[in-house]
Amino acid sequence: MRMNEGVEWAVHSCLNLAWLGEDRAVPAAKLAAFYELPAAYMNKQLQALARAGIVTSTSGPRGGFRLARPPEKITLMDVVAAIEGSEEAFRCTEIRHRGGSGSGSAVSGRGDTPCAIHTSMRKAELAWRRELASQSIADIAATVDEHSPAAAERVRRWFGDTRT
Amino acid sequence: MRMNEGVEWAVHSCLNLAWLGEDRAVPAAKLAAFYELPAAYMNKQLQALARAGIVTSTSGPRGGFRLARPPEKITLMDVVAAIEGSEEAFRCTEIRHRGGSGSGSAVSGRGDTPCAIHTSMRKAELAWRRELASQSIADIAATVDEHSPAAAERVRRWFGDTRT
DNA sequence: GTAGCGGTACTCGGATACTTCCTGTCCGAGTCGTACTGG
DNA sequence: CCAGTACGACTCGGACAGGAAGTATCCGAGTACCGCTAC
Repeated sequence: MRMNEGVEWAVHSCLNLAWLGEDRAVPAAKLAAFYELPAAYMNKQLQALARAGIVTSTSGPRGGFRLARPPEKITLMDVVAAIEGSEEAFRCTEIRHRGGSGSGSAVSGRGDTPCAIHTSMRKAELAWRRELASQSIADIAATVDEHSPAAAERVRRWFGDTRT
Repeated sequence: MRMNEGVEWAVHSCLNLAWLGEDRAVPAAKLAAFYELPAAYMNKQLQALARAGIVTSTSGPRGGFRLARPPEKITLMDVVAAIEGSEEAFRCTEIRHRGGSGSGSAVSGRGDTPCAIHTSMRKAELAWRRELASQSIADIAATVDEHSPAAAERVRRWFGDTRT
């Protein structure tokens, strides 16, 4: 069960966009260059964020991406859902209703009762989602500022530079 | 982020093994036939459970798999870890240390400070793991017995039958 | 000098290859039960 | 009748294909800026 690598890129980019403010747009190529990542693939991740309404995109010169709303309103759950999709990791295929097991193997006598395994898995996954939803981009930015106060300024300086 | 389908099979099989008791071994082919699943692939999942010490395997006639310990001692976390592996879903590749970002982009000034994103992701994942670890096979079996008391007996009857 | 216009460069967005992992299958090694043979 | 032995069948275990999803890339559509030209 591996999470897409793009999630890491997306969260980092959201942090950078948060530090740069919402008054300027940053091209995908620049966000990628900051970490020496493939620009086209970074663009793909940002497109997913745009589709999810987390960032807004503008074309043409001086275009790029910027946060669609304040960092306090963007949770990790939002970003993960944008890249990974909203479906559950555990997919209950209802095998209990197949085969010689008749209609009741591990969980139910009739089709009505929910699959106990599915319920347990969902419970765990909800705990995960709840934890992700409780942390915003602003929270992470605050943590970083606390541990290394120069980080935000360093980002602003690097992106302020016109080279590459 | 999709979980392996084998997890569902493994948990269902653990439930069945729990109902059948630990005094008899059940072949992979029979566990698979119960749900009309491919026997060889089911065998693969059971092998993983065996490597993790959740079930024990015996070869030859009358052989098969049985639970290695009481269902109360087997958690969902154990099963998921056996099939999926123990590594985290979110893989921090430390992109913050690459590229023009120098050595401190989103998280740290030096290599010492932990990646804040990684920390947040891990926190969520730990919540997930904790929830999985809190539920045992016995718990699920109890839930099923509550909702459809006939399930256990039906399983015992089907597996007791020599056909297929 | 100013307004209008065309060209150019830049950006996103989706369509297209390549790699990795999950899914599914196959065959060989080992083991137990059984039947046969000999005493 | 009983013990020993050889055979056969059954099961796990790991090695081997096929397919879906993630990863990476490229090219076209659209847009804003800039310079030029005409008034």
